[in-house]
Amino acid sequence: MKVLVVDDEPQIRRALRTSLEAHDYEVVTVGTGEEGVVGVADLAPDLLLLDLGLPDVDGTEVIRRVRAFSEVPIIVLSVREAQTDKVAALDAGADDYVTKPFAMEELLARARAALRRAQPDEPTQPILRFGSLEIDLARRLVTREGEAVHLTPTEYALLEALVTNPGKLLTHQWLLRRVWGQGYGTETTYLRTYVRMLRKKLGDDASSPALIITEPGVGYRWVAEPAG
Amino acid sequence: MKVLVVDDEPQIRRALRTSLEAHDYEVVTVGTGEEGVVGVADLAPDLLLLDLGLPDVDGTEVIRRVRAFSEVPIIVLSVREAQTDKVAALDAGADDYVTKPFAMEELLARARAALRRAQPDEPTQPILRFGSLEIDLARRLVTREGEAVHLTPTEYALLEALVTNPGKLLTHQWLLRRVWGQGYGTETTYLRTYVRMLRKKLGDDASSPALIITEPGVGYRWVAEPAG
DNA sequence: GATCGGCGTGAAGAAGGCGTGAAGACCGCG
DNA sequence: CGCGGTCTTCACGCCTTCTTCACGCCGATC
Repeated sequence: MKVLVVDDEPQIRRALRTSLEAHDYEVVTVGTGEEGVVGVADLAPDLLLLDLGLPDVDGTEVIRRVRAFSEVPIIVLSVREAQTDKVAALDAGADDYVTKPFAMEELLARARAALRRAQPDEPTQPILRFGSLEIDLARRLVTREGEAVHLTPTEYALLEALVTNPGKLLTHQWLLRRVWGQGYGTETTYLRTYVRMLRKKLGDDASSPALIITEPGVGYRWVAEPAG
Repeated sequence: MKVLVVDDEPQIRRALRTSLEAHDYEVVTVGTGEEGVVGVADLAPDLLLLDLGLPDVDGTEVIRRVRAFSEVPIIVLSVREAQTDKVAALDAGADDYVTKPFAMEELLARARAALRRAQPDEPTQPILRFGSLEIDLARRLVTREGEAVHLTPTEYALLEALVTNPGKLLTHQWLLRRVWGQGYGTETTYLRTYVRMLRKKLGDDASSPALIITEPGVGYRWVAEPAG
């Protein structure tokens, strides 16, 4: 999650950066409204934290200009407690308004709330289609010609490893480590067994594979692209 | 625009009703959390104003229960200024948090902001049907062939977790954390016991399940779609 | 054309997870 | 203090899943 912080006070910028990065947000900070508007356009952040008291442009004007082209959640940070400022900022298009000094915990919670709301139109992992085969990574569901295909944990882990690297040649060792764990790397009989089960359940033929391609002596490869 | 106000203090209800109706909102007021949850299901309001200090149910619990079936914007009104309360409410699914006493102008602006970004998506059905089984998420009521099915709190929590994620494979750890709390994750015997009770009470068969599907070694899955 | 290594196939034993039944612990309530 | 409901825990068959082995086939190599 990328956050753009717009504030002219360096110590506030630093404090926000520290706290946000500690919670695994990617943080970019700028000091002027002009940079803020351009930053939203260039960086396409997931969240905008905006100080109202900027030296160059009025805060509500920044909100208006951002809203002209972006739906990014905006949380306003301001020392001004006056109702008119809050109303103006919110009506200009801000999503939330927090007065300084603020508790970092609360700001983070409000940021989570704002990001959560913005989620729905975020494209969740699409359903992959290969002919009549459908693989829903989010639901962990595989169907073939409409019928659910039951896969064991190991089978699914192997399928996931293959499907998430389409077209790429995956070596025996790489696959073994990914599916079975770091301690493995030479047990190619495991691979043969489970590749076989996968091909059987997915309706693939080893002699003329349409899904899992054997690369003799090296590894396996999933077909290039989701087709049909 | 329809607004549901949940507050146990009559004078607050009256004040909110007056101000909101002056701004052309349609207002319904109730005094308890239970009525609030049911009201969201029955009235499908565009906005929920919720007091945290209700006599019957804890405020965050009301939020959680509403969020089980509705995406309606929720603005919390509360006398509690503690950060933990704010964080808990926001993380439970609230959209905004306003401390009493509040300025009506600000609340109206926050309401406008909440309504503006609300997704105009289809109202989620509060009553789910699976054959002769009916699950009313708002009233926490489960009926089977017209007969009420009594579920213990834990049983209902597990059912809710499953039903609100149809078709998705929910891992043992995910379910344990959701139903029993953060400290859990390995107690699969709990799951086995309660899944068994649920299947028994809902009339499902473990060997050929129509509702709760076992994914050996991974977790459980509720059937894909409400049918019948 | 013979040898050899790697792969696909089939199958079987071992290990672990699941469903089941039940019993004890805990808790709120009268 | 007793009681009913609920939660937690245990032991026991059964079945899925994992692991392992043997064999035949094919292409590569010499």
